[in-house]
Amino acid sequence: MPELAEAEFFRKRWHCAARGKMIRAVLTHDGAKIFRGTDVPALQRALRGQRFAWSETKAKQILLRFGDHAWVGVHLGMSGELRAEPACYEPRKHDHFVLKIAEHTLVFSDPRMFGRVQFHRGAVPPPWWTKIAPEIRSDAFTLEAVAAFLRRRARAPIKAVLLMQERFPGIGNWMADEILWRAALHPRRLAGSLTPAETKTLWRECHRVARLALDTIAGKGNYLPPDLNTHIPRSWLFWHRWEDGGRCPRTKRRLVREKVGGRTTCWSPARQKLSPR
DNA sequence: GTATTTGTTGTTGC
DNA sequence: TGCAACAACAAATA
Repeated sequence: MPELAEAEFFRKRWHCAARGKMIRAVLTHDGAKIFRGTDVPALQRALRGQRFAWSETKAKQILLRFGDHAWVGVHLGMSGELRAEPACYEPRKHDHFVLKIAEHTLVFSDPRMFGRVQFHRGAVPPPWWTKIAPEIRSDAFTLEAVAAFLRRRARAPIKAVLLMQERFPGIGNWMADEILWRAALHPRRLAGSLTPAETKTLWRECHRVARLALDTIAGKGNYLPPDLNTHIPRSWLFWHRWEDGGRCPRTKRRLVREKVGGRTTCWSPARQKLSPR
């Protein structure tokens, strides 16, 4: 499931349950695809006996620091999740990366294994972390940068462009649909066809949806909602995009679902027109 | 058996 | 070269 807000929600779970605690054991599934390119024995040696010092989320990715020099990157892929189970929890089939502390069992579970765990030793965060594009909620995510990117991707549908992590880090399928719906832009509009006013609206809704998604899904400040998605309002497209016969929360007209840019896309034809207005 | 999935990457072809 | 489209990855679910 994880887009930027879900990644932050899962990070907080581990963070709230285990920050400052000592890692007593590191359990891994040998050869699991999530460890592709990672030296798993080195990872285990580096974490055992260290404290879970600190963590942060950037886009869809999570960075954890153990002790002063051990960094672990987690990408949740399509089906990954982080949980804090009781100390006595026995890892199951899809629990590929498990950390034991005195009070809890920290679990990274991922049935489809599109997710990833990376490891790095050093005084500063690794290149694969620092090279992630500037966050949507940062000053670096400017209208000008978005406009320039749309010009470069002029012949691709705007839906496909919103999924490109190099410029829209953390946006995934449902957030892209939510943004386009709020901006009243048809997902098949070519990126190069947007007027300056439409581009500005798109940019603004990227900011708003990123902020709203983080606040409602991951909670504000140190608050962690008990369950994923429990606070998402019915007024979002989110709840209606998979319903058969679903209706647009604003126009009350039927929603449409079709593949755009290789992904199933939901929009409100009454609100999102193909021809510029 | 078929088709679907909130993601990313490598290949192909224009 | 740059960009766009698509298959592949894996496993569960309808």
